[in-house]
Amino acid sequence: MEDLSHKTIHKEKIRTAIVEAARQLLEKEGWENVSIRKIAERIGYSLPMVYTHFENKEAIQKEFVKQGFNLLTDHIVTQTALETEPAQQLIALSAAYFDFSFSHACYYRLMFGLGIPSCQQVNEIGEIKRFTSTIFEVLRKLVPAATDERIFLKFHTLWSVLHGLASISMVNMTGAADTLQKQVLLDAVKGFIKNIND
Amino acid sequence: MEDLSHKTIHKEKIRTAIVEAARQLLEKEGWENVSIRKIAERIGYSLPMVYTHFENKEAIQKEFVKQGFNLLTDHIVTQTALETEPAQQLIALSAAYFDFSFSHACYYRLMFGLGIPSCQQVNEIGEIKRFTSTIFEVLRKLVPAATDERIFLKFHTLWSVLHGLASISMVNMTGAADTLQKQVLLDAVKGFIKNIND
DNA sequence: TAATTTTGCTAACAGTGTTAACCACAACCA
DNA sequence: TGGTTGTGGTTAACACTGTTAGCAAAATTA
Repeated sequence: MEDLSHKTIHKEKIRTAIVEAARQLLEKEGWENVSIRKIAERIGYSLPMVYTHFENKEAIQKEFVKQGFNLLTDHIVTQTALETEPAQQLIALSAAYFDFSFSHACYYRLMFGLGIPSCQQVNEIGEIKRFTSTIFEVLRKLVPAATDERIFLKFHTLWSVLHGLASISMVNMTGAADTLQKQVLLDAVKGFIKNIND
Repeated sequence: MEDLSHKTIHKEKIRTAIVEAARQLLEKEGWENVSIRKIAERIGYSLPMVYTHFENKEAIQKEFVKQGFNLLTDHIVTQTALETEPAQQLIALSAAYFDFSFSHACYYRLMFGLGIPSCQQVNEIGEIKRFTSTIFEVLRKLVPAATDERIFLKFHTLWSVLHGLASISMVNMTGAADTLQKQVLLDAVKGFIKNIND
């Protein structure tokens, strides 16, 4: 039993080493330049060792999607908690989302990369549900009387606005447009709040 | 002279054959499954022939980004022209944008694929300018008194909303959520219009 | 000690983007 | 006409990629 524990601990160590190596590569050169060989070299094992811990490269990506959503949700939770007024909370939430998309751009790209078949994955990843229900709660406080269906609609709209702004900003990166982007963010979110009851 | 014309015509023929072959592959299997070898095979020439017409694979992608923006802008222009009232034009514009993102999903993915380094490209592609100024004009009619700077802000916001909705819909593709998505679109755009003067 | 499982490796397959070296053929010049 | 120069097009290779089959050595069990 104790021995088995040793084994599993060792296994777990390698697994986290793989993830850590992949994370370093991801942040240094982007996902398209992360290769199984580079990971193997970095953890000091041979290539197939990686495959004993992850079925394929997509499985590693999935790991980062999970991590990413957890990081994002955590960030949103802490930032939202700093405000008390629901509308202000929503603004804080939006700012946090936007913030994350920049400070963890490589995560964000992986989470929403349209080129990658995230389509199927999404429905089966619990971490995303935590994210959505976090936003749900904030919206619920803002419109307590609304039906779930309505809140879902509003949630969908808000997420679209936030993601759209984040990704357009990423593509359009003129570098100095920081203040403009924050203006756009405020503009959009305030519009959203103003219209929350229609 | 005539001979030279023949030559250039031949060259042009091959070039368009390459683009057409790539387009077929793109729509059948997605960009990640488009390979230079497959293109070469499809046009009946050897592999390096492709490289005499396109510097690398990214150059072919760029071609599609241009094509995509032209298709999108054309679609927007024709759909917008069907309305006379500015606010209705904006709604038609938005619907057209959303429509395009679905009917030409593979183009759209290529145009905004975050995983691909579109970042640098954007600033040097004239086709995008046509797109932005088309939207500008519609917004201009809606708020004739506004400054260019303000319209730019509003344009940015609108684009974010549209792109966000389009890409979230793509990732979240439950298949049947079509009516919901159109609701979200209307919800967001109407909110946008309502707030256009703030 | 002998048998067996586990652990990790080397080597290969099939595919990718990209490029260097070459070949045959047409056009030009002597 | 014979030799040279360009050019359209090729084959073959390089350096990668994800992924897997097969094998050797080490550790565990009987």
